[in-house]
Amino acid sequence: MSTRAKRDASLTNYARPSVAVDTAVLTVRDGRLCVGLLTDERTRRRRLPGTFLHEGEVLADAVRRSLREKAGIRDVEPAQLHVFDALDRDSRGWVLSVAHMAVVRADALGALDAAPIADAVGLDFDHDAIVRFAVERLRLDYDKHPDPADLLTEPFTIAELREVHEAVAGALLQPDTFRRRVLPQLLDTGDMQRGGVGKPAGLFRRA
Amino acid sequence: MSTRAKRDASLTNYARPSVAVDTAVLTVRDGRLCVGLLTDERTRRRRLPGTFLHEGEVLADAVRRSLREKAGIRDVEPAQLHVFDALDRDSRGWVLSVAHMAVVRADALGALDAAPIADAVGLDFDHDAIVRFAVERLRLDYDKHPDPADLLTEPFTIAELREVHEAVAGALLQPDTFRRRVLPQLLDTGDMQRGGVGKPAGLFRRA
DNA sequence: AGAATAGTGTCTGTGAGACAGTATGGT
DNA sequence: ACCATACTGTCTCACAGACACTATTCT
Repeated sequence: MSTRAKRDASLTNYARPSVAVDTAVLTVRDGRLCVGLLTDERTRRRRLPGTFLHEGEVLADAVRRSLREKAGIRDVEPAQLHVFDALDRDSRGWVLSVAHMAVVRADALGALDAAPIADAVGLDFDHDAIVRFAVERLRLDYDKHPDPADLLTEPFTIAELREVHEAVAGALLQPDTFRRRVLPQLLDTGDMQRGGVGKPAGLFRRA
Repeated sequence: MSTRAKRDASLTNYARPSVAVDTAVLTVRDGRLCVGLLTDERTRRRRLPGTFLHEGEVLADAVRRSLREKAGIRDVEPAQLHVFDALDRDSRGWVLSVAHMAVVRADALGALDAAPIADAVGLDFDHDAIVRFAVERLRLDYDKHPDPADLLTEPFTIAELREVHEAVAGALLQPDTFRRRVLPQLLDTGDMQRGGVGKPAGLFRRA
């Protein structure tokens, strides 16, 4: 028996939990931060999209597969949040869930129902906690960078950027303070937005 | 067949990776931030203490068990950092590693060898990355709170607290600025440290 | 001209950073 | 008296927050 085969055999002694991924898909719709939910036809209970990890698959790919198959969502960059490991979290057995977050534009939620963050409570499993983790992470991200999740199409105005930040933060922001804070982190295209009412706004890109 | 049994059976269809925990045990020794390492007798390679998750065990308990059995360390509060899931990260097979951090006082490292952070490179598996995650997390923690990991015995002076922060940050801090920053987060005991040279320092507790 | 929105001038408060001074113990 | 350490006064700088003002377009 080769050393490699011996080592492989030694691993079989260890218990193997099922490993799942569950993903809070966040977006901004109508000025509000929303999360994408699935509703079970039988139980009417709401939950986040998820799946079991397949053999030879990394977590981020399992997240992408679950979003593609269950909601038709493509081209996301999942971010890992936390492992939920309570022994009784899934009545089907011993299942670890690796919570993830993904951020998409409002028109890319696919088959998921958008629920404003405040309404996304009472979800199945420990999915309420996953949503809280995701929102906290997204707020930290947007505190540091202008648009880390690419929610805006370039070029954009500072007012458009501010509306995204207001949705993420769940609060109104001072236009002048916000402008001064993000301006050093943006590239000025020199172009102006045309066609609207009022003074035309400058158009910017991510730095 | 009961619904419960049906569901249990359905879980058996899914691949189950082995799940391990690996823990960066951090401490401050001689004014430097150190991590506790094990050295493999055969290969002389250094690594973090870890173990495989046992059936019916939660991750934090697996971390506690591994530290108790491999190093004699007790009474730690593990913090979860990240799941490492590269398919080729462990030559023995498909193993997910849930990286953790634990912080202990300098005299509580047990059988682990303390290596200053800067020297803890070239470790086995992806343990270099785990150390980086742990150091980053600890620095964020100490930026926000005076002594979140209980490294000091109460009561303590502000100079003692500053020395811990300097070790964690890996940089010298201005005594006056540091004092003013942490003072509102501490409880003044009213007592003074006696016996040393110079003006006696005030003694404080965590708020 | 007036409405609407973009952008700026400026004041205030807060807090980090730094330097120099004062305070209070030991030897 | 002197040293060592603790603590404070104070200046500067940067930046958030807020208010009022100016600027530029469309109708």
